Amino acid sequence: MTIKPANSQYLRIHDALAEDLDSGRLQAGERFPTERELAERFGCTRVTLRQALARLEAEGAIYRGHKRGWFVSSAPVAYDPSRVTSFMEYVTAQGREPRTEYLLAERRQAPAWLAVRLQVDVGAWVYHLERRRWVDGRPVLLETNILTEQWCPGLLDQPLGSSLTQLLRQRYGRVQARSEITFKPCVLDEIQGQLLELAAGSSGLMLERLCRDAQGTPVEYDLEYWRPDAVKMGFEVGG
Amino acid sequence: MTIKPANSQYLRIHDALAEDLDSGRLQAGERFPTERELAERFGCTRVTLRQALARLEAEGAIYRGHKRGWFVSSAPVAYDPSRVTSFMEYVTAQGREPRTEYLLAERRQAPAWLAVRLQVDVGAWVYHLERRRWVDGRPVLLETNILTEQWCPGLLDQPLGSSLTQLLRQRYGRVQARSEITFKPCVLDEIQGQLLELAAGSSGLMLERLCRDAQGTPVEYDLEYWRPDAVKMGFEVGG
DNA sequence: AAGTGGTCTAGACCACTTG
DNA sequence: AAGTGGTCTAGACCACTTC
Repeated sequence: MTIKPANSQYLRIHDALAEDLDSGRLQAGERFPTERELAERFGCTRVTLRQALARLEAEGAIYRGHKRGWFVSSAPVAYDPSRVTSFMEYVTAQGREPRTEYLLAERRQAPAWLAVRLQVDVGAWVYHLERRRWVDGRPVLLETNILTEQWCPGLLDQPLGSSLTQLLRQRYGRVQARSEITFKPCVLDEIQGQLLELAAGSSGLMLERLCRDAQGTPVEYDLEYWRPDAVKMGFEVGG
Repeated sequence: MTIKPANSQYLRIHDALAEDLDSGRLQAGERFPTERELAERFGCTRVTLRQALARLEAEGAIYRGHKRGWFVSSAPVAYDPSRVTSFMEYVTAQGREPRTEYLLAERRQAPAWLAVRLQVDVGAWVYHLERRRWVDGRPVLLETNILTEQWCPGLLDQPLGSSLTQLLRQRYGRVQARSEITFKPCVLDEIQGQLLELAAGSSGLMLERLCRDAQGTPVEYDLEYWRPDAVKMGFEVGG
């Protein structure tokens, strides 16, 4: 088993651009030159140039705005999915500016796939919330929260402007006891891409969470889609 | 904000192939027809065909063997990074067949970046282990374990054939108390690609772990590179 | 030896964003 | 209105795998 040198043109272009990023010649948030311009600079076709860009994108160094060009990624936000602190809290704590936007807040009946997870009957009432969350003026996260009505009756009559975590704690005295989390890389579809200002087909990070109360009864099911360049997932175990 | 229909040719090809996979017309582990064959079937060029394949790959549905073609992914192994059970144990528990291969087992001096993490002096002695791990005859994980000599003196004189977790527990009476874990999508380089039988530049999942003893002293630093299609990461919180 | 995937060229058209 | 990224064509050569 020998390792080949691997010296393709697109890798050399990739490395050259990566060095521009490392050296700070290209700043976070800054727009790249156009593809045609870069292709000319490196003396290659756009196809080859885009191979190099795709690799930088996969590494999280750059991202694309749909039909708007390529941009330099900024520092990721640290996120600990095991904590119950709210998005607003932990983003602020890192000196960044969070914003939350409600896309949807409805009372719905649970379809089969959800009923299985929440251990309720098909058709049971649940609250379905969809939010888009921002850091420093850029959308980074699509979050869906589905809560059983029994857990927080009349939720939609409450003011949803502030933190959901706080609302549950203060108005309902509700604190989650345990949760199961899984995650995996995913591909963002057209809608998700538009909401996160990414090209459809970009890769993302999907996180699924099932929360239980003190008795072990499932009370909330969450689904999160993150911009992969915007977050650094980490958590602590034991203690 | 309106959502476009997005009806490009490569997406239609992607969907057609995805249906072949879902329906079971293509079985796990099976090799795809050649790119030229598929391109002819769909009446497109190889460039377009490869766009569709790249998307299926990003979704984890298929993977490529370097210069050997495209293959159907098989069911992922569930992995809980917060548990201290060994690879051999949890893979076996899922009815799959694990195998571990040592790539390297050395006594080394800590370079600066590692000394910072392990809170030791630069040049302090550590044990550096590199292993490749398999499930059902396919390589799925590259694992690096770096342990301080103080934590397990004479480690390399022990039989490394069986589980490292067990060895530490039984021979040294060592159990890790806390650990900090971070992970992110990554791009596999040439060497990693070859070892995991993937094309260089494929995406992977990187996991970093810093383990501490009961006093909070760092004792082990791990780095894991997973085939993204081979693993389903998940863990439990609270309790 | 034949065929494969990996890489690359030199164009092209379109829908969309930007000025 | 001009320019951009997104998509696509129709070829090509090479190193490698497979037979």
